[in-house]
Amino acid sequence: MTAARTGAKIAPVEQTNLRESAYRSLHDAFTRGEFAPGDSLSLRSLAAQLGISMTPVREAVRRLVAEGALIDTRSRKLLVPPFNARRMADLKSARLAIEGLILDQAMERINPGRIAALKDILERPAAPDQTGPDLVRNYDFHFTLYRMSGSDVLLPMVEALWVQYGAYLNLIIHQEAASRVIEHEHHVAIIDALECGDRDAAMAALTDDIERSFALLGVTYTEAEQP
Amino acid sequence: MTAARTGAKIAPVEQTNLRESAYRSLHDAFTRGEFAPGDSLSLRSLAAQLGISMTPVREAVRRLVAEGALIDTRSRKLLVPPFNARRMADLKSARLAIEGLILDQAMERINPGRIAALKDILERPAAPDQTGPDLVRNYDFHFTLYRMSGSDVLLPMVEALWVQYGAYLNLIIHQEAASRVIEHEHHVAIIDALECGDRDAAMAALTDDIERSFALLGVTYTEAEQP
DNA sequence: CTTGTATAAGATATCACAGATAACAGTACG
DNA sequence: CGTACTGTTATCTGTGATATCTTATACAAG
Repeated sequence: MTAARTGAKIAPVEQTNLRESAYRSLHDAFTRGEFAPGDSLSLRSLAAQLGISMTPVREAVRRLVAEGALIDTRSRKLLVPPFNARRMADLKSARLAIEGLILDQAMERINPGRIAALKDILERPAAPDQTGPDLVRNYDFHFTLYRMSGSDVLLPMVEALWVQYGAYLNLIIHQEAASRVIEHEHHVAIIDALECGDRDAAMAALTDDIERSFALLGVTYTEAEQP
Repeated sequence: MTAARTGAKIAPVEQTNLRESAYRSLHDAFTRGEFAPGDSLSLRSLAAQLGISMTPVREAVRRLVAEGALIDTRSRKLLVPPFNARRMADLKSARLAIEGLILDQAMERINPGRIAALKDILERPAAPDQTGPDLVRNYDFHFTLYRMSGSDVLLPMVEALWVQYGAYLNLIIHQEAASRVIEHEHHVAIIDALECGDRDAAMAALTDDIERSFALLGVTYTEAEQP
C-alpha cells in the first residue's frame, strides 16, 4: 500500500459491485417487510426492477437462499417462506441462543463511546413519514450492538436469523397497534444494564425484546406442528 | 395433484442441476479437509476441474461464501479463511449452543428405528484405504442425528458451522495420532443417553465430542485475540 | 523505488435451451 | 347437454455457456 505523497485528501471511491448492491436492495426490502410470505419472485423481473442484468441478481438471490430468506422449490421457483409456527419457534430459540453469546462478547468490549453510540440511535428522530413501528431504528440498534461483539462467526448467523424473520415482518407491519412504544423500553433497559455491566439484566431485557418481537406474530408456541 | 389410477410404482426422476452438484463437490471437499486455510481459489480453474462453465460454479461459491466456508477479499479474491483462534472459539461456542437446541428437538422425536440408524453408522466398516480419522463416518453420524430434529432453521445453521470448521480440517487430517479411537466412545455415549432419554447425559457426551474436535486444533482458548 | 504495461481473473450482459405453468380445447362420460 | 378430465400449446422462468468489459497483480524498465 503506497502512501499518498501529497497532502491532498481524496476520498476513496467505494468499492462495490452489482451483486452486492442487489443483495443490499433485497435485504433491505426484507427488513422493511416488503415481501409477504408465499410471494413468488422472478429473476427477470427483479433484474428489470433493479435495472441490471440477471447474473448479479442470481448471485444475490443465491445468498438469500443460503441465508434462508428465500427458498427454492424443486420446480425451481423462488418463494418467500410461507408462515409456519414451528419455523418461528426455531427462529426465536436460535436468536435467544446466539444473541446470548453475542451479548457476552459485546459486554467484554463495551466502553463509554459505544454506549453513547447506542443512545444516539435511540434518540434519533423517527422518519417523518413513518407509519408503522420504526423497523430501521430497531434494526440499527440491535446490529450496532451485535457488531460490538466483533465476531465474524456470530454476526452472520444473527443476520441470517433476522432476514428470515423479515420474511414475516410483512404480516405485522400494518398493525401499528402495540408495537411503536414498547420496544423503546427494552432498548433503554439493555443500555442501562450495559452501563452497569450487569450481564443478567442485559440478557433479561434482550430476551424480553425478542419475546415481544415474536409475540407480535402471535406465536406463543415453544413447540409446534410438524411439516 | 391427480393420483395415479394404476397401482404401478414408478420412481420419480432425480431433480438436480450443475449448481447443486458443484456445491456438493466443493462441500464434500471441505468436509474431507481438502482445502488448506489461506488457499486461494479461482473460478475458472474450479470450473475446469469440475468440467462445467463458470456460471454454476459462481453460484456454488456464493453459497459457500454465505456459509462462511470461503471469504472474498475486496480485491475479489476467494480465500479459504486463514486460521484464527478467535474464530475457532466462536465456532465452538456456536456449535455448543445450536447443537444443544437441536439435541432437544431430536430427543423429542427419537424412536427405536432412529436409534438403530445411528448404530448402523457406527458399525459401518471404515473405508479400506482410510488413513486419517474417519471423517465421513463422523459427519454422517452427527448429521443423521441433526436431521432427526426436523428443523429447517437449525439444520442449515449447523451445516454452515461444520463447513466453516472443515476449512481447518486440513490442519489435522494428517496427524492421525489421537483422533481415530476417541470419537467412537462419545458417539456410543450419545446413543446410550438417547436410548435412556437422558438429556443431560446426551448433552454432556455431545459437549465432550465437540470439545475433542476443537482440542485437535490445539484450541484451548475460550476467548482470544482480536483480528 | 517508482511507474507503465501485459496478463490473468472476476464481473456483467446476453444468448440459447429446457422445463414448468397455466390457459385452452377437445373428448368421453354422466 | 353439461361437466370433468386429458392432451396441447403458448408463454414464462430458471439454467448454463460464452463473449466482453473491468480490475488486480506481477513484472519489467527507467
